[in-house]
Amino acid sequence: MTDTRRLYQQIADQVRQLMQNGQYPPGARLPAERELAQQLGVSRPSLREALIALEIDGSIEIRMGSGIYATSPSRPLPANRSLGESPMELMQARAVIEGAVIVQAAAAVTPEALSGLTDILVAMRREIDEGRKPMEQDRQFHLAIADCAGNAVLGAVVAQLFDERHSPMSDRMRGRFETPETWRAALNEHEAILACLDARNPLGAQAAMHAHLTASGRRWLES
Amino acid sequence: MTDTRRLYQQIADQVRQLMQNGQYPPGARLPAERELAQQLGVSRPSLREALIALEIDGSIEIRMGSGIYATSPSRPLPANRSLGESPMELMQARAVIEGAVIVQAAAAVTPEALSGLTDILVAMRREIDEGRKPMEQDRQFHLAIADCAGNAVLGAVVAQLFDERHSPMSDRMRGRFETPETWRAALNEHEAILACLDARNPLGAQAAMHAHLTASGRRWLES
DNA sequence: CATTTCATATTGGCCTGACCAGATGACCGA
DNA sequence: TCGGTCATCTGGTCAGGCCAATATGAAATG
Repeated sequence: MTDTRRLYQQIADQVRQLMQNGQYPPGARLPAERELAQQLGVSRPSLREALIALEIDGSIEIRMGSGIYATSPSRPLPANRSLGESPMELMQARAVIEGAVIVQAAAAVTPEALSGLTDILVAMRREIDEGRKPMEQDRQFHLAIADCAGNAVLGAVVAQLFDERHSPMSDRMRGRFETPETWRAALNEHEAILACLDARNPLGAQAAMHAHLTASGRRWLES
Repeated sequence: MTDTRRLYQQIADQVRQLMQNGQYPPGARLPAERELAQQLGVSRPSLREALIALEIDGSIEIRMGSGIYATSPSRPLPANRSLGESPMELMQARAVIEGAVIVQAAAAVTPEALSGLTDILVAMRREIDEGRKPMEQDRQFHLAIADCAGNAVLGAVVAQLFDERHSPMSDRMRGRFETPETWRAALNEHEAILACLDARNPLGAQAAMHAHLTASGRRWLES
């Protein structure tokens, strides 16, 4: 049956399949625009429209002068699920909720959990050093702390708020791209949080989480 | 400062602002591509890239041969979203989150808000006296407190957790129906919360909310 | 031999102009 | 008054061009 979808949607699916079947694993560079358009038998403007769709859904990263890079397969976006319109209120809500959650976590954290958090930060540092964006480790860190609280519902709420902050749509439409410097700052803040958890200091951990989310909000909203 | 974002992102924001400031309300047809491109001083391919982004995020609907139509900014929440399976964890999560939220609310509550909360409890008592279940007033009470915190995202999370606790499925699967006695107990607990808010006592309000949610969890889970 | 600098090639970004296909509205004839 | 036809408007896709950023390699210098 004829595919009645927009051409850019068809091209985007074709490119997604190239990445998902291993031809271009995460981190790999795709062929240049002109070559890819030729391979797929479409025009360059049509390919560019597809690449925009893929950029928005987080499947690729485009670097001018360098190329198009496959990224980790993104989680399917909840269909326009939104907890609110205000990014500032989102960050404030995260501060209130994750600040309360970390107090629970600090009371219940185990040596195994601390070790796991350390591993996440080691992996985060490695990603930054290699010039990549440690988006997954950032998420893991916040969720691992919520897991320490021993409550799956709290974990789900924290994940939901994190994903709201970090949806591909939210990041790219705001045009704010994290840099290695901002990731290093985030890593430092994560290490301060871990130090307080390690010291069994719930109020210190809460203050460090508040400081981290305040700074994160500033990095997100200010250009 | 120069806008370093992609041109399509800038154009998409401009179009979004046209729709949000009432110039093109939901359902209205936007100018044709060629005219819009001319108005915004960009090329048609660049405008089309922006329109793709807007189409993906649901802000517009494109009909070939007919035009570009503004849509409602957000679609309804997906039904039956669940944060987790454990009712005990749900109640604990509510205690953590609503306990943190009420501290914010206590710091910001106004005489008008206190009066509104009183009205809700008056209506709640009337419903109980007439043998009905004050489900709506219960919900209003929790959400009104969250509203006092002045953060729509917190309000959305509190609403979500409340609805999770009180979903028809949740009530029926547990076979637990509230009685006038349990509703009177809930009303007394609500009044204790309001008294602490009235006295500008954040920690007292938090403790009263914890007590209320603990008791509510017991009423819900124990047969 | 290592480092730095510069030129060139490759890359994405944005544009102009053209043609194709679907939808809509006006007009004409029955 | 209604149905059909045609012109015009709309979006869809394409070819080709030029600009700017980045990467790479060669040559020069220390």
